[in-house]
Amino acid sequence: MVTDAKLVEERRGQILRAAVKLFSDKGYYTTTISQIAREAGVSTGLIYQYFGDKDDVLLLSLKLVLETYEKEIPPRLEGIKHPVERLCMALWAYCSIVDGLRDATVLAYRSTKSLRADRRALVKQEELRTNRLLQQCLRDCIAAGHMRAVNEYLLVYQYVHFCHAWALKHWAFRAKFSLGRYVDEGIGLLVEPFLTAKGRTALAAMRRRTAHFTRTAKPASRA
Amino acid sequence: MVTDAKLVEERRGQILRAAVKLFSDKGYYTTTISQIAREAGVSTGLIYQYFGDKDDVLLLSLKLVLETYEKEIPPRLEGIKHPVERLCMALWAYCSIVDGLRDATVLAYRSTKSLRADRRALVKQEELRTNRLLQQCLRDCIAAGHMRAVNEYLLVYQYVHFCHAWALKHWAFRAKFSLGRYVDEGIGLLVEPFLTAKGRTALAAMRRRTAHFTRTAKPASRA
Amino acid sequence: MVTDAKLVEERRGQILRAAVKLFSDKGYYTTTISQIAREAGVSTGLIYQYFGDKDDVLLLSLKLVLETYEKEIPPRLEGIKHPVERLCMALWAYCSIVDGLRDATVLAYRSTKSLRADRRALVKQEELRTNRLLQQCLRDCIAAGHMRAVNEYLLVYQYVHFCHAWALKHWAFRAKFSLGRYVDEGIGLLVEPFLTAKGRTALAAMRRRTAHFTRTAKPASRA
Amino acid sequence: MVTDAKLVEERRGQILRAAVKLFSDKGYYTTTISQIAREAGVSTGLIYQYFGDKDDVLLLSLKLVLETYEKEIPPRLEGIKHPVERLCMALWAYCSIVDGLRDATVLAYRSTKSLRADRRALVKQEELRTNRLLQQCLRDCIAAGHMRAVNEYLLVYQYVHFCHAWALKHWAFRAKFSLGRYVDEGIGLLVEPFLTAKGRTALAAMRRRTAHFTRTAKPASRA
DNA sequence: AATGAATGAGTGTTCATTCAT
DNA sequence: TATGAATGAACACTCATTCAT
Repeated sequence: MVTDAKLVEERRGQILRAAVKLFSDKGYYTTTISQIAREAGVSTGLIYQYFGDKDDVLLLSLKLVLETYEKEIPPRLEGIKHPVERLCMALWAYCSIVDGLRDATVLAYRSTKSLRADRRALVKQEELRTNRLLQQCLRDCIAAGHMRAVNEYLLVYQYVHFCHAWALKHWAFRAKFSLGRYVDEGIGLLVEPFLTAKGRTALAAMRRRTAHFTRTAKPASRA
Repeated sequence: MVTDAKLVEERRGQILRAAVKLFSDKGYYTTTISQIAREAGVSTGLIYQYFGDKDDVLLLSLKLVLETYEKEIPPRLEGIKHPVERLCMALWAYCSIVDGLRDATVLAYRSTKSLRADRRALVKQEELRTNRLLQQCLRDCIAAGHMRAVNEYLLVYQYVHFCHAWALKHWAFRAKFSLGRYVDEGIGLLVEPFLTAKGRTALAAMRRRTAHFTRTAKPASRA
Repeated sequence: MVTDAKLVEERRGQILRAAVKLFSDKGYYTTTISQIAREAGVSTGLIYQYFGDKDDVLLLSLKLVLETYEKEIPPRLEGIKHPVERLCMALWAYCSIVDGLRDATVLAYRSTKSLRADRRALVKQEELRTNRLLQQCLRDCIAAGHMRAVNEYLLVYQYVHFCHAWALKHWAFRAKFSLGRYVDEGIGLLVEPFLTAKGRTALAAMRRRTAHFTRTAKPASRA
Repeated sequence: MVTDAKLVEERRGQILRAAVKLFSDKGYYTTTISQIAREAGVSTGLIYQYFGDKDDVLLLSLKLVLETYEKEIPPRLEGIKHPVERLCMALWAYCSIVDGLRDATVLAYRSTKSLRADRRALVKQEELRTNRLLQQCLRDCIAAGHMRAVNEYLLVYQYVHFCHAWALKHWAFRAKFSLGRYVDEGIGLLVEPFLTAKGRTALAAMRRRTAHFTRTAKPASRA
């Protein structure tokens, strides 16, 4: 095994980028180690110096995707103070990150069960962490009186689902909505109905400013 | 291959039941034909007399699941007149069918992409048919003035997602909700906010009668 | 097993005709029992009531072809007296029978070795019997002083080879010769050089009469 | 798959030698890949790193045999000037190469049709190339006035057939002739009759020198 | 006598993993 | 550290053969 920590980091990244791409395109079982090696520009043998086995490559691929969600949302919220605005921006950010990682998102959905049971648990942990970002935004809205009390737990799952759906059902949605429209409509269904009068005012103000997300659209960098 | 139509029906059912079970448990690629044969109590060769190849077994497994949705919802709505009640009952029926086919539902999510492209299209067709059942219920509510105008298309997808989520996130939900509670809360988030005064009255009346779905619960027969 | 002798004869013929056709087209190993059954219009099970196994079907297929040679040549020589003419006519008859059974002839060449060793011997016996027909014609020519002494044994093999070649190398010959021309040229190479003056006169006379086989051409009935 | 050209050459040779042996002994369809692997002393997987599929192994086996003919005849003619002598020596060389590759020759006859159509064409090309070697010898005899005009095309086929027959009918010939005698008699039947007076003198001279091929006999190395 | 559904051993082929270099 | 040739277990699929009806 390799000891130089920096090299490990670099090689793993190199291999994982190739793996995520291929796993996303063709699925876990139809992607071979040698295809990953070729895509990454290394030999098959090398992969086994940085990963335990193929299953391990998948685990770290999934973690890479989930970590991207977790890391890229907070920067997009920086500087935004109003809870309603933060919630909406979080949804927008999540959806646009999903849009940039569409195939990888589908991968996360499809392939978690391909992992060995113990490793699957790790991935679920990661998933929950992203959910908590949205949960906090939702809580802040309620705490500040912008939203009435709702089943937070379940609504957060609807939010997450809504964001993932953009990737999962892209074949159906792409004909109907732009990403901006999609988020806007989602807010209309999953945020607006629960807002108090105060919250609605804030949402309207924000909408006036941001032109309904259509202009701020910026594709997330592909993993 | 085999000509006797009745026998074909029987054997296909026998093999598909085994396939759905195993595919659901362990996924498409990790299930072998000989495991399916053993589970179904037949020889490996026999499977190829009733299916073209392994991919074909998956296709028909998925169709079997999707057809179950499509066939079992309408009977549950029979005799129910009020549009709001019909919508709620459809959600409840869908969720409880999903509950009975929990693994199979996860299978449908994970394995569609394992199909060859042309067969995948067939499965998507089937999916859309079930969606239309819910869509009609939703439209009737709006048309009868029980619900305000909403983005039907997107809300239906939220409904579908909500029902599937019971299977997909069962590991997380089971600790928090009974199925009845889950549906109840879902109605609170995805139906109630859009109801008009008239619609809310109807929902309240129904809730009083059905004790929030907890008593009418009846497990769907496993496929 | 079936006892009625007449039925056995009929069914065997029916199945063998199908087998020869398919074996000739596609070879022994790529032809399946169920294809033979379909072609013959019977069930797969029935074949095993009239043949021991697939190998047995091949044995009798080959015998059928070889017997056709053996049976169809003599009638074509009936009434012909002159030894040189008989020899030429035998070559002509053999070639035209081969022409009618072109695929089957190739089968006999290719598939003898597919037989189990003991059965192969039977087929070789059959082959020798046909050779003897030609051998006798050759001997008569020599005995009557129409041909000088030659290595009979080897020349007969050349004759046989020459006739089979029409089937084996048909892809090359068809562009160059009609069947009649082919036989004519063969006689020029393999008969004429060994004729005595007396024999040459007879050959010339025959050629004048028969217009070099071009007019008497009559396709052999396909097995 | 494998990149090192020298290794490819070596491994292919190693596998093909095993394949030719087994295909010759038992035929294409009854030889399994794993038998070839065992005979070659490699694993089954390795074969697929050097050949596309089993059919491809057969193709290259046949090419190997046919190329042996094509390569080994010319060196045996080196230094021989007289056209009649060259022709006889070519027949002798061809027959003795066939003798060394007896099983492989039978293989070439039996198994060409087992190839896929497009590959079969390649093999036929190769066959024609060898024929051309003999054709040239024959032409030179005629051009130099050692042989009268004959149907070159057909006579060449008789020559080829004659040489192959030593392998194909070895079971019958071995009891009657040594290889040398066989060639001698063949020359008597297929060369001598067409020689002019001049040509006959040359043949007689050669025969006196070479003692009818019996002493120069040297077995070709088995592939 | 005839059927054809059922069997299961056997085959070609793939691919994760190892290891000598 | 990196390579890629080599391995061999595992799988999808076929088909000769059997046997209950």
